[in-house]
Amino acid sequence: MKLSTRGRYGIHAMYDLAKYADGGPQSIKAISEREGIPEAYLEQLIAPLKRAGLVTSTRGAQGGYTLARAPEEITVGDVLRALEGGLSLVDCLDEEDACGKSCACASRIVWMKLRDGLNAIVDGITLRDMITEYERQCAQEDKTT
Amino acid sequence: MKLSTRGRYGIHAMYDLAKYADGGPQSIKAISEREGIPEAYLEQLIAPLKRAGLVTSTRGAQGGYTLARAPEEITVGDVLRALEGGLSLVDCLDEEDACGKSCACASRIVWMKLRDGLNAIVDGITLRDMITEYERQCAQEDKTT
DNA sequence: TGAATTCCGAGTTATTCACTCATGTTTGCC
DNA sequence: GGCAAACATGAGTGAATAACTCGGAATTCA
Repeated sequence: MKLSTRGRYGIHAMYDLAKYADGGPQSIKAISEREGIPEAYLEQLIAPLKRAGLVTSTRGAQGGYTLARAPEEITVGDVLRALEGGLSLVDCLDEEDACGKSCACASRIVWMKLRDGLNAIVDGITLRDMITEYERQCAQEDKTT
Repeated sequence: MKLSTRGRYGIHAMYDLAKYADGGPQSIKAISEREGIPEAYLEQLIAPLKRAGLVTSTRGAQGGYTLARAPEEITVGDVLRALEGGLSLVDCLDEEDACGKSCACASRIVWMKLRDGLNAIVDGITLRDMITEYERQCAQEDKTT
């Protein structure tokens, strides 16, 4: 019931890209150093994000990655679904007929409620929200210097 | 991001106990056969449920397990928390200071919202709800015989 | 041209999951 | 009393998955 590092690192990386959205393409190296993500591993995580159309890449020297849309138009759900592959907590919702009969299982109702509820939550948080809420809650620490 | 079999089997088992709540103690063997759970494994899963005070056991011949409370007073959340050990999707919420600074992480806000939202969902579903909703949605299948 | 960077696929290691097994203890029933 | 049906517990195991690593090719800028 834990999120894998894929999801966690993914959110961190996307948040990082959101913060540096105006600074031109950000290299894997820069992101991984700032966020403390193993460089070679981050490379693997960003591929699905690109496939999902959440980031765009520019190759070659001075290249890197940029958000494909504005931070307010990318949700935490977009990122997690790209990396974790669907937020259903149980396989029997994705596969057809994974456990015999479709309606013959009372638990199914529970899993569906969980899935829908989870999706609603993560789709309600954008990268922009993360930035603004973080500043609102923790800004005093930066100001006291 | 998947629920483990512990959680899934646990819900099945508890739902089973709720259905047979008036039939005296149910043995591991009976539950495992009805729900398709490996007998020796179920034994391991029911231990934490007992520790959490959700079921009571009677030893010896003709013994077994019974719900400790009425089905309407046991939530899916109770069961999942007992078996999955806390529904936070990320360790940094449980441990103190798992990632350095507590407030220095914008993702933390996300994880907290997820945890709280998830808990609200699972605590809103009781075993009784499972029974009644299942009957409401799937009863016609039984009636057409 | 050469350095910086993305891209791609395969390989590796450590951990966790999903069980099994062996053994002991308690209790009802004949 | 004694046997069989249950719970109780802790250790062990095989397979799967997670979390990386590595090597090398393709691309682009200066």
